[in-house]
Amino acid sequence: MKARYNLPCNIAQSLNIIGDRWTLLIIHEIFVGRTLFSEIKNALTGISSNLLADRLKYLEEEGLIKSELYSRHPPRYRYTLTESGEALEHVFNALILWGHDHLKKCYKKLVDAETGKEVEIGYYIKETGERAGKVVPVPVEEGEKALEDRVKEGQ
Amino acid sequence: MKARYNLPCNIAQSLNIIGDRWTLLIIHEIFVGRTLFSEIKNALTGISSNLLADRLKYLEEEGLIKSELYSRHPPRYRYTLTESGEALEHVFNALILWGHDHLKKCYKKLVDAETGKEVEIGYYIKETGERAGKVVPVPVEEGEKALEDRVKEGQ
DNA sequence: TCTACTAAGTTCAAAAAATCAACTCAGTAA
DNA sequence: TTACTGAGTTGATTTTTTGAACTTAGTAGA
Repeated sequence: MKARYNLPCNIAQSLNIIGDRWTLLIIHEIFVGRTLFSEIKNALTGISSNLLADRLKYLEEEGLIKSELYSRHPPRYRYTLTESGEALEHVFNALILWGHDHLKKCYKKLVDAETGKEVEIGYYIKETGERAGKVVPVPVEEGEKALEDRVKEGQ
Repeated sequence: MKARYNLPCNIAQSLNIIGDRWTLLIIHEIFVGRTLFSEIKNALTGISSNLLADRLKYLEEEGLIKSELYSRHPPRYRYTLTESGEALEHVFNALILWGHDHLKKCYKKLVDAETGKEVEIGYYIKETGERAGKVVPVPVEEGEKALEDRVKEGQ
């Protein structure tokens, strides 16, 4: 929980938040609708209470989940995802697909909700919605990200 | 390297292979063309030699990378990805995109290689190539995976 | 030839993180 | 009153990771 990658790379920085043991699985359990401490704990065979408590605290600090007090006095929380946590759906799906294609032991495949037909990942141009060909990561220039964020907020 | 998730979930099983500290970053360095031990080590500031050596060994056992001896006597290897390792590209891209949208510190965006326009992740139907709407994970029935694998091999 | 230096590790001690078991605290059920 | 549950906390033990030193074969330079 303290050792972080100090590398100028989105992947490393993302893993600093979601790369600790159990973390992504915890988020995934909340994603599929388990919101109580005990629900999450029971779903994740082998996790210990203290670790789950630590991770939930950290994820809330980082803004991936939020907790809603539904009983004070024994303080009880319901955990749900923020937009930032929900956005990990593509990461889950990428892992599910990779697992389906490359693991011996695999349990799920990914299908279109309407037709039930198997899908794979593709990339689409944000502006036009057209299908992209090859995609590549390129550096974000200094300040460009801040600008984009302002535009998104409609400022 | 020994503690594994024992859960019936593609994500957990995938993380059993690529979820250890440094592992995904190592694969990513090989993915972007660093093939020598020292190249990988230098790119990943903070990793120790023994850990890198352990991870490379494990990833080769698991079939995500292969090593080619280019000098015996001081035995020297060049590491490259197998098809299984290459297939992690979508996972890398999902993380890059999530990082771009949700981290304060972010270094890369993902663009179409031809037009340079920003892209996002979508899903398309394997059979027809059409864009899918909502996608959901569904269980793979007992034996179905084995069948699919046989079909893929053209048997 | 001798010395310095490099690549690709290995070995081992120390530090950090995760697991495990027991405990707390408030409330509920019998 | 006793037992039990949910949501944790505390502390000891075990496992992983880090960090530093060492090895081994080879290369470059003087």
